[in-house]
Amino acid sequence: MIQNTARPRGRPRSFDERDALEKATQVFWSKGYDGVTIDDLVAGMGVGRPSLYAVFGDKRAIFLRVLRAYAERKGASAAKALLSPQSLRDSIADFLRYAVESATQKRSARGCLMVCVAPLVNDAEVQRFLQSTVAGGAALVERRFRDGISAGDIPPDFPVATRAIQVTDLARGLTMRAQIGTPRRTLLKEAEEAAELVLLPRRRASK
Amino acid sequence: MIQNTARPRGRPRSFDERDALEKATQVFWSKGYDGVTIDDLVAGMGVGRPSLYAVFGDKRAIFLRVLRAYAERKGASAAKALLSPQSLRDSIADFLRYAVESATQKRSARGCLMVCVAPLVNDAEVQRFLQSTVAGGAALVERRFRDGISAGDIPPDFPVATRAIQVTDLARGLTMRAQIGTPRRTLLKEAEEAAELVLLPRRRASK
DNA sequence: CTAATTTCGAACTATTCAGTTATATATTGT
DNA sequence: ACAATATATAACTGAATAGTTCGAAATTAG
Repeated sequence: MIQNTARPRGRPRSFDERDALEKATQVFWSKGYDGVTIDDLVAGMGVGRPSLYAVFGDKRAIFLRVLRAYAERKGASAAKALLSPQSLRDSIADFLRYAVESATQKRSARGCLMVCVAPLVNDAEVQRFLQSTVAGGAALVERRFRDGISAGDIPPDFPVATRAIQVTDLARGLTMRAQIGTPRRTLLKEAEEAAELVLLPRRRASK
Repeated sequence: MIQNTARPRGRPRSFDERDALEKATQVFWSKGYDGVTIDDLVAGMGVGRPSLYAVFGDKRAIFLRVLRAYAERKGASAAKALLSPQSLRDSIADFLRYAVESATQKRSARGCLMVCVAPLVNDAEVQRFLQSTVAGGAALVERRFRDGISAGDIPPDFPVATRAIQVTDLARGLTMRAQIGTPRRTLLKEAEEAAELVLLPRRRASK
């Protein structure tokens, strides 16, 4: 019962669709969007040109699929870091540390597809997708802050929405500096300092 | 005495070098680096192809000149916002507001050359330049914080270096969201909230 | 084994682009 | 006016690129 869908009729494909998309991610990551040619994708994905067009479409379509798959993976990891059972402070610090770690792991592909590559793509659909992803990230952090209020880790008047946006902005700042070569160790330290910053209680209304 | 340098010999140029570079800035800003062709620059700068190569060099050379001029202008504006005589809080808020305003002024060229375009350029010299610019920005903010300590606006143990980096990271986060279309009004509000955040006093060592 | 179906590999086409060259034009110096 | 110099205009060249076409290869259905 391992193949409930009968094998299709003609010659079988010589590539795996998911695997090819994964490889395409690396290609876009290391060369940017405009810098990638179809030949780069053909070489990097291990898919012949005609098959590539037939199965995936043109460069823009491939990039959109890559971006969606990437966002899903990254979002899941971020959610895991954020929502696993631990102190609020560790959650936020993990979230920021994860951003740094994933942005510094490969020398040939620093940064983040969604932070460093996609914003430059001049395409309405890509832009819409980014907006919703950015909003989704902030919403996730905000939820964690609210749980923190329930647990008594932060005061009930903690500005959850504002601080959530600030967390994601700080993450983007760290990611961008990862891209231009700031070393991981430095950024990890700063990630912890950022977590400390956003957990500071609001200033008491004085004067 | 308006031309102490005698007019050069041959046919006079039909373009102004500074002006052409300014136009080139717009071209790179709106199309990214890889997205720009020499023809784009010829059209946008109002300089014929051979003159363009003779006077400015190739695309990379033009971009480097554009980037340096842009960084100088922007750095001067940022320094002005930051170091003009006003309260520390207004200084930091102005710095962040300026980042937002300059990143949202043109529909066709949102974001910032140094935040949104240059990091993607795969070039060692560009990267070095960015690193020094990033460091310079943080140093400027740090200096302002130190002045704030002298003036008694913030406590002497205020972590000036850490907070300075955080200010610039937040500015980059705001700029990036400007690029993907977050409205100016929203970002200006968040700039003020960010200024408030980074001025919060350090948590008293408890526990 | 044969026909039908799907993919693969390689070559092809039209376009775009970077950088150069050739010729015409505008200006200074004498 | 004429030589010398520097820029402008337009056309050229070779390379890279996107997308397509066509025959060969691999597989299933009967």
